[in-house]
Amino acid sequence: MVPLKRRKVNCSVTSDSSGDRTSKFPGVVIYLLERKMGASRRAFLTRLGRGKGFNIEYSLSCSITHIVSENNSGEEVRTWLDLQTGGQGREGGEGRTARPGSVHLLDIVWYTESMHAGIPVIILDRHRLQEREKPGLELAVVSVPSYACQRHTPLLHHNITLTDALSILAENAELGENEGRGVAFRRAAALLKSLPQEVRGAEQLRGLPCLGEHSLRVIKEVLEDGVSHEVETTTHSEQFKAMKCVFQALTGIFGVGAKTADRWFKEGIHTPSDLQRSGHTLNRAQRAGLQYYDELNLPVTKSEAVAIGQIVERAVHAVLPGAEITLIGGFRRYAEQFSLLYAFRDI
DNA sequence: TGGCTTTACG
DNA sequence: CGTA
DNA sequence: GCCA
Repeated sequence: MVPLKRRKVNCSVTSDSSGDRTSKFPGVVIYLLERKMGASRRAFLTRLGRGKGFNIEYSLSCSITHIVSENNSGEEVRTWLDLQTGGQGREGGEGRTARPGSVHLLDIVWYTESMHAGIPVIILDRHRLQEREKPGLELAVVSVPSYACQRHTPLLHHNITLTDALSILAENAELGENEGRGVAFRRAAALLKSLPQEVRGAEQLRGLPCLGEHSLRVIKEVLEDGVSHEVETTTHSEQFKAMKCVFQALTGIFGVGAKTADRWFKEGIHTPSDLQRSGHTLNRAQRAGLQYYDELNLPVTKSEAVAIGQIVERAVHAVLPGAEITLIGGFRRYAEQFSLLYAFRDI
């Protein structure tokens, strides 16, 4: 059962392991975990600590009392530690090489605070690496696939209030010609749409991609107060309301996109009627778009789709008798709105 | 600090 | 620059 | 704004 060769942690070294340095704090032997910290930062922090009289070891031994790490979870450090001690840490009993139970797994915060104080500060909960992120009870910490293409983005999801808030900020950024910001808020909203459940606390979202300081702040506010101050301000801003309204009206004209709408808005053209009066030179698509503005903004119903399909079918049969025409497309996009796609297959 | 989904076509 |  |  027990492997013959097992990596061992050297337990023979004790007081001499720190060389000539004298420790001002004999009960505290620190090991700085290089993983994710980096060698140069570790060296820097070691020099800093030793300069202040701390005993800092460079190799793992059973004399270590404090393991300090940066950007690692408790689980990660525990796994790493088990690997170093040949799995003995999981066996329990008195044979534990590194005595995991007695070693403090600490965050770099404890170290920096101790450096600042000049002595090892009392270990508080916030200094410890949490080995179990709130087991079972309380709030489940959600996780998402790292690739966006692996995530679902359903129309109906579990965090409508949050995505509504973020979408307002996205819209505002886009209207202010800040496309990048808009993309960021849209991505944050899309991530929330992919979650399998309703989010109850912003803590559940720690570490998720696309959610930075700003988005998390907004989410937190909405969860706690029902609204976000920034979102409320934006929603009721006259500037925002006007821009949104004009943008909608102008891009609603077939042949008019964001660029043209922005240009016209600056020229004082705010409605299709303004456009009519202005005598602007329009391209072919825009002329049609203006002429049939109302009709083109009506959804295409299924009965219309079917009717048009029949017309197409008759025309096709005149050329290719026996051809099979199938109406396909985005039938599930929105109620009573249809995309028209006709697939032709060789016969 | 740059880049932000991608392609095809009018 | 517009549509999809 | 978020990320590499």
